[in-house]
Amino acid sequence: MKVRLRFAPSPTGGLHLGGVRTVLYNYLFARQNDGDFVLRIEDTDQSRYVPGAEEYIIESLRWAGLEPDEGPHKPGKYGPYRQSERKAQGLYQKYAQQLLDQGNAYYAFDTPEELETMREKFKTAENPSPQYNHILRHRMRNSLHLDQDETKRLLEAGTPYVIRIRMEPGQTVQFTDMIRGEVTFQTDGVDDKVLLKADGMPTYHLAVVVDDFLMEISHAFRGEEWLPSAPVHILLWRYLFGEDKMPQWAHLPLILKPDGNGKLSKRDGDRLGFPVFSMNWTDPRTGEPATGFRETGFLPEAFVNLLAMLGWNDGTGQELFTLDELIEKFSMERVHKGGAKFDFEKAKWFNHEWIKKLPAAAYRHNVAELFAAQGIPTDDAPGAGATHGKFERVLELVKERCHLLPDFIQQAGFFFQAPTTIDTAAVKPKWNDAKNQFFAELVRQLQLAETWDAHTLENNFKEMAAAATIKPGDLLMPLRVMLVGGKFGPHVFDIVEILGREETIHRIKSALKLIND
RNA sequence: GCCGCGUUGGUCAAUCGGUUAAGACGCCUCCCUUUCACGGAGGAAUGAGGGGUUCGAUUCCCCUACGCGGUACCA
Repeated sequence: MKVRLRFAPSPTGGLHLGGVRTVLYNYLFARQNDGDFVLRIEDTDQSRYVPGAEEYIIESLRWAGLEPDEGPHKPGKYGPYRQSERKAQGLYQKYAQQLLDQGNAYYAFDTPEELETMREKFKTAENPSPQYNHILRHRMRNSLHLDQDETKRLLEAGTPYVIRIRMEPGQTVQFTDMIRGEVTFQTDGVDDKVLLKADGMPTYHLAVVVDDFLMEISHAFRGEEWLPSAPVHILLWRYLFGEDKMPQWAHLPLILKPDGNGKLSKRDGDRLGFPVFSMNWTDPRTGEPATGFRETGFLPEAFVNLLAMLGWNDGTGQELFTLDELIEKFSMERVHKGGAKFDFEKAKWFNHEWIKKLPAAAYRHNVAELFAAQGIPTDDAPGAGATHGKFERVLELVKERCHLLPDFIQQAGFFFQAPTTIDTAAVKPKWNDAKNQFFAELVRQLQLAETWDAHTLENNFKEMAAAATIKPGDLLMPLRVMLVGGKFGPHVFDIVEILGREETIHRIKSALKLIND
């Protein structure tokens, strides 16, 4: 049987990094086993529909390099890939009816208000959240309690109803989780979950089982928050298709907030100053913005790499992996059971490593866009074939000091635009007439220099310093500040070389004016 | 409350009964570097608690504690 996995998000907003990691593990397992990776949109809750969210998810996966083989944007033979469209074909209704016929499900006519009343009425200190289950269902308005004629009358009168699973008490439901091993539940503790809502839409519980069956899903990986409802899904498989056809389950550990405990949420990111979503996302209804890893300046290679390591490792201590290496080495057996706290510092370290590792050509267009947004001119025109242009050379020169893509603005911007302010405070205290004369002489020498490369430029500079009996060290920092505006940047003479004669002289002259002011 | 799942340094984590309990991030010290960074050397820092099983438990079992997840006509 072919290996087929699916990622089934609900299009309700930005894609959380935990979601991307679920995608990643799905993707890796599928690729590793020559299987298919399917994107299925779980839009069964019309009240939560958010325009643009589906496109956002698809774009996020594209950016991360985790492209599905099938999905709403890439129809295959198991379509449609949106549950709202599948519902329109009557797919779920049919199976709900089968459950009804078999006695595994029943009609329930309780209104939301009645349910609320029930919960209030039976709430005790012992049991703060009463369930609609084998104990209480006979006190509610459903086809198990009402007599046949009454049920028939209500149905014919068009009374709104839901279909609930009939949980048989006293049973043990067991399954093998790929990560956790044997997991056991007693049906007594599971309530009669709604399978088909009053609007005719299936709930997740029915939809996931029916769709996994119809789409021939062989392995179902999902977040740990789904573990408590696993018995419902297993029973549904048993009633509908047979447990032998059921996919293998794996419940992934959660990604936790860095401080304290609990699931990492967008709120935590806002509070602590780091992204939680894959890309920027603005809620179309509230207008509330959220930043993404992409826009924060993460490379997709780094994003995928750091996500992979949040809950898995290959046991060798290796931490840097390409997607291909991950496909080769990933194994569900080595996925952890416990959740991992997200550490943004470590995330930045991964990105730094990837910025260093990849040739600047891999991300120069992204950086060029950042520069353009700052109004800094570069020689990097999109589509320009200048692979060894100044821009790329500069990026190579400074990349080891950039953790995030926007760091290039500070580290490389001065190569293309003279600093607007100069840190004169860094040189003024030790400034004197001898230095003034030295730099005046330096300008003259630079004008005459026959060769313009970092090495000879540096040697000449040092000879001049010796002649002027000034320690080179006392001259290097002023030169640096004149050229870049502050105490940062790569080796000074690499800067001089790239800046060129005209620009170097120009910057020294104008800086001299400011310093002597 | 009930059900389920977890628990090795501040964080990510290796170990599949016997180790001086790896490695990485971060932090600190030093070297390199006449800035920063990279690179290199070193340092501080870990098995929640209690019972078993065993010649021997971080590792296997039980209990407790703690944490998390679920307990919706949301996924």
